[in-house]
Amino acid sequence: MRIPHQAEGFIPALKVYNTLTREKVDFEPINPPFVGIYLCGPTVYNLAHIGNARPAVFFDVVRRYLTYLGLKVRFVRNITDVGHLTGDSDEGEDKISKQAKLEQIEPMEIVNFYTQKYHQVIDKLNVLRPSIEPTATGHIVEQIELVQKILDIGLAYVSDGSVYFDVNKYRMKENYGELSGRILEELLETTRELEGQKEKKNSADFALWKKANPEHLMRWNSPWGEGFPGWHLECTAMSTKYLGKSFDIHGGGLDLMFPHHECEIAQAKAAYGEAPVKYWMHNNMVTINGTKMGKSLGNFITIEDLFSGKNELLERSYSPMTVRFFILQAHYRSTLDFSNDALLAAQKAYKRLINALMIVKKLAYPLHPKSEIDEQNDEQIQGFCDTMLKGMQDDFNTAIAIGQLSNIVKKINSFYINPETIDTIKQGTFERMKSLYQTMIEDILGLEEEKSDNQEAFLRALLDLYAEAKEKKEYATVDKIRASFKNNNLIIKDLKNGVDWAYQE
RNA sequence: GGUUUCGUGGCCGAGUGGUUAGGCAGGGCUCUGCAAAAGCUCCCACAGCGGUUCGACCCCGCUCGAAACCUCCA
Repeated sequence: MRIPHQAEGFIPALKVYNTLTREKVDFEPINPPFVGIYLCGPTVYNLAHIGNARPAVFFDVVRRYLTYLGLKVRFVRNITDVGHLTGDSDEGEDKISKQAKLEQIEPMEIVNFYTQKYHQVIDKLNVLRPSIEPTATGHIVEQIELVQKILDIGLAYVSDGSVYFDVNKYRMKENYGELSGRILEELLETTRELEGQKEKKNSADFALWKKANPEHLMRWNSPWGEGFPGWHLECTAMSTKYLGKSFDIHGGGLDLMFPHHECEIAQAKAAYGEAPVKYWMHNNMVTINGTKMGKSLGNFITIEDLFSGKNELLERSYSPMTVRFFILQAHYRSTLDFSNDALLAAQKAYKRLINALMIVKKLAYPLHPKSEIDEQNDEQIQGFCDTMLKGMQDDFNTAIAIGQLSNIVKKINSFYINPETIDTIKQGTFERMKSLYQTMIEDILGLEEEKSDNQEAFLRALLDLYAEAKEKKEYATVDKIRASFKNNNLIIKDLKNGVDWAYQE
């Protein structure tokens, strides 16, 4: 994919790192101009944490960038509201059911509650809503059909009301482990004793459909009795339904590579005989003091915590755009280490970028340029723009892009201070810089101005001046302030015990 | 134990076989009633040891160190 309308500079084709082949390759959509992206979404039984924010934000940028390139993107991000097993001691219990019992409410209530919570914080991060946001519970029929299909083909077997994928049989034709690089023999040696192991032919087999225990809250009828879908099934069923048997990009966290995505490939190849995904993209983990953040490790910070500052690991609160900027400042395949210092630095850098954004919108090239062109400066600015786009073309390197934006900020500020020097660069260069700066920040990186919400404080300060002027009988000032309030449809009220403001009725 | 990744300046974080990443912090200068902002500028690097090369932070090997995955997890 090439950049549209970029006459200046040579910008190479878009490259993406494909986890499947472990190399950067040219991105060529299967059916241009259409692109299908499937991203593993949240399991809605808990509040979203920083680790959930990273894929949401990064793949949002992927989507925005591909759209910028002129592609028509269908972006699917699922909501997992059933199915995934809980940790070791829970003996195959459904996460959401477990949480429901804990909170003594309907599972669906949990699901709705946390889905809304998820939307709230993700919206604040300015992540565009997916084109389609399917839920696992809404696709039980499709999942049962998929299980049946794999059974019919003979790559699964029924055992005591559950259905398992026959990894050994699949392996005779396909390469189980092609994505994660796992070797089955090694897996067998290291696989731990888990519940349900006895029912399996082979410890590496995984459940497509799981029989529900009597106390299990979420359950559906199926040809194999009451139960619930296996842990990896929903993504295969829903991605196939909405993006087809073979689609362009499947994204998710690195930790989902095995077993989740490996199993998705196996399920899809078993059922349809073709590879489901052309480009697998995995974002790296967020760490805290060099250690992975995990639900089970108890060191996780929710996104809400970040916004409110209410977490003992946080020295203060950080705005949504600060968090978004922080995430994009690192390349998605690097681990991102969290710290207060890093967040604070990100906040300052973000504000600097936004200040320049407000400035650049007001800058204009003179109608009658009279200065001599400063070729060196002109070339430098073109170079920043080129490098920025090259960075994005090179596996979505947002870190490079942001670095170049910072370089452009200096130029913008210089032109702001000395507007008469704007015509020392060519008009084309100026317009390119201006439009690319805005497009990159707002449309591609999805960063937006965060208006301060303390207008009350501003009004108070003005009212103080008003009262002071009145005291001194400086009525010219008094009238001026009153007029400016009035211009904004506000009125000043002189009260016996002070001044106040109100909306003009 | 197996698989994989990584080790960059006070902190965060890109990148490359020979040329400035960038941000934050710190020093200096300009501007300035004070302060801030902004501009200019300086400082601080590529874990260690070998090898390949005219030349390596970047390639290869070893050592040390860290992390992730192998089990639900973004």
